[in-house]
Amino acid sequence: MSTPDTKNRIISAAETLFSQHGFAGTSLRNVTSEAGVNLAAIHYHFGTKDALLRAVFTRRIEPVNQRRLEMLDAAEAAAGDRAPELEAVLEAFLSPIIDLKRDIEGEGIVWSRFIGRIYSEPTEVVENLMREQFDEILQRFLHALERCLPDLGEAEIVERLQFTIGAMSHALVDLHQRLMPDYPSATGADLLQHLVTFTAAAFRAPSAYACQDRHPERRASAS
Amino acid sequence: MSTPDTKNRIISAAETLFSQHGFAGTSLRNVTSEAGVNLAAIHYHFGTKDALLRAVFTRRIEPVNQRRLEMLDAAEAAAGDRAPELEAVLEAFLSPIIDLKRDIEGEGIVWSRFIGRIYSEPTEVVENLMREQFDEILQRFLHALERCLPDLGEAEIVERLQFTIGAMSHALVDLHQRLMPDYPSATGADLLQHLVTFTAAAFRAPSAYACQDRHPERRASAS
DNA sequence: GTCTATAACGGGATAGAC
DNA sequence: GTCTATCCCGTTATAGAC
Repeated sequence: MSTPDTKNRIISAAETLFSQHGFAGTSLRNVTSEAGVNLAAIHYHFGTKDALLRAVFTRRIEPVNQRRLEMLDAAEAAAGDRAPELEAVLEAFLSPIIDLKRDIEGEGIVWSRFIGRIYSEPTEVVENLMREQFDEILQRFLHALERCLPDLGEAEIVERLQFTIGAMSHALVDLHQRLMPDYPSATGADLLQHLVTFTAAAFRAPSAYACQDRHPERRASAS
Repeated sequence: MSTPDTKNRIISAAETLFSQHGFAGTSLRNVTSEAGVNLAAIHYHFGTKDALLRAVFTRRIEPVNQRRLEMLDAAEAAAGDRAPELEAVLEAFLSPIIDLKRDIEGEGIVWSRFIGRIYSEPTEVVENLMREQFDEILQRFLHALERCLPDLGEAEIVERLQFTIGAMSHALVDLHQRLMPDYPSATGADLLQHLVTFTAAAFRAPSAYACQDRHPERRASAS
């Protein structure tokens, strides 16, 4: 404990750089510069680069997932015996991760870019991390969504949840902001509300599995 | 023209590797192995690694964007003076890029992973590529969507289009498949139809900008 | 726990023969 | 247009002093 927590300084620096340049695009030497520590310190505290990634990821995701489950519990409790409100379930899933952007002042933008990136880096390390951290979450939310949407099959709910995750992670990366600076992108509570509105309406769309043919008029010429 | 198109073999090999390991995670030497060519051949044909990325990206995206505009033209023509059908506009945007997965047999899966990755790698090169290739597309589709959805402001349409792009690119990366192998993910025409159903319903949600307070009942205790 | 020094290797880029 | 050989730098990881 001589310096004020070298380990956390390293994690924060890595978080910043991973979010900006990706995992493969960041060298440990970049991290040492950013953190103001020595190269060997990283190996002492983490051992390998992969382990550092794990530390960066879990430090943030664990409280997020805990909060997700709390909010889901609350939504289910509020509904009593009935199915929970769809908006409340989606908010339980989306809110904790979006809130980070505001809660951790300064580092929020960094983290959200990082998490967005993670979702599209199918490295083996990342894959294992995701499985470890999301299995329980996914099962719990899947079950809740099935109760909200009795007309949809499980497979379709899984698919729509994936679309939701995609919209969320893309919003977190916020490439949009850099491509179209003239349209400022919403953040925090606004972003959450917009995402919930968007995805709730989408989840409530009639099953696309049931009616395979969206264009019956095209068959008019036949038979 | 001695070997059957060294240049294209290099591009294809790079596409495969970029999609699997990302841009920073792929070395030119990896590309030479995969393509069965020499290291110097890459520098001869492309000059730099960045230029190779440009070549990989544009080879596929240019036909996609051309087809997008064709389909949008068709949708607008079919509607005459009226606003084009929302589903048709979304299909024009999503279909060409999803079709690649089927059209380029074998390489389709590779490409879709690549494009999904691109969307979350805010490298400077990638950013410039996106701007070059998407500016016209975005303007055209924005205009069409504004006609479809007169109750939504421009900023909100931009935001919802970003959510759509996120859902699409995440579906293309298909991390889902690797995390939850027990729920097979839809592809090709099925994926397209599901995405169109999902996003069309979402676009038609009432404006989230207008009604900031989604929980009026919470104010019941007051006043 | 933190440093310096270095091992052992792979990276992109280039020169020049053919 | 394609090769070999090489430059020079950055990479992760480790050994060992303090």
